[in-house]
Amino acid sequence: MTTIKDVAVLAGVSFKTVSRVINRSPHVKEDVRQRVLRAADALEYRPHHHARHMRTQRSKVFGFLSDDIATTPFAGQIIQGAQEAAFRKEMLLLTFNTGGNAAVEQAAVEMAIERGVEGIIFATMYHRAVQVPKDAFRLPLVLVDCFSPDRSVRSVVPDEVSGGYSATKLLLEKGHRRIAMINANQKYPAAEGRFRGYRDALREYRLTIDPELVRLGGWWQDDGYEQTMALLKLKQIPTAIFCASDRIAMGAYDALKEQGLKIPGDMSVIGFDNQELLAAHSRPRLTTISIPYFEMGSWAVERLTNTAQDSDESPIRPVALPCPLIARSSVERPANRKLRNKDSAHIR
Amino acid sequence: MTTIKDVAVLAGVSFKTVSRVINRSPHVKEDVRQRVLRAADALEYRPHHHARHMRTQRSKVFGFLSDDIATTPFAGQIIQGAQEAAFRKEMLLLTFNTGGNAAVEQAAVEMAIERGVEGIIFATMYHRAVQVPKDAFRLPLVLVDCFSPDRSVRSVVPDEVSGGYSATKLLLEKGHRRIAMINANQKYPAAEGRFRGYRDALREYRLTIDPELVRLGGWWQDDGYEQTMALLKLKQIPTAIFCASDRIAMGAYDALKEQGLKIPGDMSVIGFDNQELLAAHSRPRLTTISIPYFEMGSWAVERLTNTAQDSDESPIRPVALPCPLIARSSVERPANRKLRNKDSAHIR
DNA sequence: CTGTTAGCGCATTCAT
DNA sequence: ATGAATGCGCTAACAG
Repeated sequence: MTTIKDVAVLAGVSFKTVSRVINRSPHVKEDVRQRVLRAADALEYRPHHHARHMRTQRSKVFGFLSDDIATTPFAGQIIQGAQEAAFRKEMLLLTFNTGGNAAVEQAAVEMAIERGVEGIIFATMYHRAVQVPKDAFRLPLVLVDCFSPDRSVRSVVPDEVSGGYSATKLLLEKGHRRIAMINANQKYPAAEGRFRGYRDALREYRLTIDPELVRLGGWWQDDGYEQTMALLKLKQIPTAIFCASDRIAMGAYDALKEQGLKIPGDMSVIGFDNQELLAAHSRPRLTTISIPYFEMGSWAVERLTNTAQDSDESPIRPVALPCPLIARSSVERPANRKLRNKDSAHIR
Repeated sequence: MTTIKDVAVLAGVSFKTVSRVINRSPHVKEDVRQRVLRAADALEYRPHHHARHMRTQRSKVFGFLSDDIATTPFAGQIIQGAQEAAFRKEMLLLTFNTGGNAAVEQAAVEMAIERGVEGIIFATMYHRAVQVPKDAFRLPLVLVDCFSPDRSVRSVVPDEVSGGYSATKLLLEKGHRRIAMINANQKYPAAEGRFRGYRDALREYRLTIDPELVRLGGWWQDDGYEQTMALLKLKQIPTAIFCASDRIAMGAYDALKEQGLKIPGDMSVIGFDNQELLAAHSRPRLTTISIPYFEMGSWAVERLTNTAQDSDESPIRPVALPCPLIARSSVERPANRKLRNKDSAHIR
């Protein structure tokens, strides 16, 4: 291990001068500075960050706790967003995967604090309410893709409502009037918000919601398949389906194709999530709504590095980041206007 | 910030005694120990890890560099495996996402070293050769899902060959004899290894490879679709397809269904990767080969915490971890034996 | 069993 | 503009 003292000896100055050079103090003569720099280079000197931390009380590290990064493809984007934002500020991320286990979460927070992290980012893999380990409150804290029920913690979430609104609005603008929504159980903030967006858009067009057209179930392909099948048995089938997830949309694809319907010719489909693996590689490519995971990650870091913004407002409202529309090939104007009328063709 | 000195004052002992208690030294009287513990508890004392690190020279942190964790659903599993293994040893992971950029990689290694990491894990998101940033060699180093071309670094990779072998063998055991393989370009170690497994299994059954049945392309759904279509135009179509990725298999599904073929009734399909999102939720569920990402992650940490195993062997052979078969519903014995003969039904 | 002294690598006084 | 002393919180040696 080579220290500033070694560099000082080689450069023929006191070790304090080396310290000044390292910390870019302006009070060092240029030639001395060069000499020190060359010595440091020759010795492959690296500052010892922990020693520095002891003096400055700044560890330049954030703790990043997530409940489950393995089973979901989303997590990585949050981490990457946070990571890149941190890197720009010369900060690092200490990551913890808690598996949603409260005891592990508590232990993780303690380990993070022992390491002197300057703040904690707590991220979940789907939008939900969380119970934050109490020790975490001792530090600057930001929640990502989740919120505390009592609104006592700063948090950033996707704007589900405007996402649902954009999706439905697109369908409306294309000329669809009979639009189904396959949603998950409304106990999820995501499902609830996306539905409100759907409702708002329909209202704007002075359309009433047909309860037959709103299907509730789970988030997965199977749910999409089943609900689409049910939709196709209706007397008057819709011309477009807004699916609350890309997975649901994939199930809808299967059902539609199986019944010989063309997408988007016979039925337009729009998803939600913009899961690369599904949406960007399906036949046809799925038009969908993107969730700003990356942006939420970087927002969290920005917010943590900028405590100046902190105020005493209470309760703290979660910040909702926009969910942009990703236009691909599964939405088109309704082909046969007859289909929208009461003498529509029955399937099967 | 409360230190051991504060605790010492409250407990009425010297601060060194507190240090002993914290470090579980056996040379402390029980009642004193209790007193110290209670004082520490009352003060919510937390050891300052970096201060400790300065004395012990042990940071209890590993650096985890990965090229791209956002765009792939696999990464998380490696991190989680590494993370959990580290946690068990009271170690933490400092994660870096380099985007595959060499300059960033270099910077990340330097930052990790400055933080005194005790070792570096370098993971890639698909099996390939890598150029390791040279400073990384200064520390214990393990490569995950990649290897250095000159075999100078310890590494762990999936056993692609045995994976390809298991997949093909399953098909063979079910009675298939005309088995196609849709593979990616053989410049990828994964593609090359999986093909060798395919070849080995066929050889074992004294079957020769029909070049018509081996299709090369990319890893994606579109590739699977195209190649399957080509396969279906053959005079003698196969009864089963081994796809080098689940994504390819999904494309094959689309093509097969579009042509009115039932899976697995008319055609058995087996994938590779075991991507939850695809394989576990397709219709029918996809039988596939799992890649031991989680295991590779924990293996890396185990290896790093156990330098005793280090020897001077050179070159170092990458350790290949097994790829288990995940049986689901897309493989069956061939229904119509006639299909395997030369007067097979032509599609279209 | 317990306390004292020293020093890890660095930065912050305060000198010069 | 540069240097000497001091201490961040902790543990390793050595005393007692």
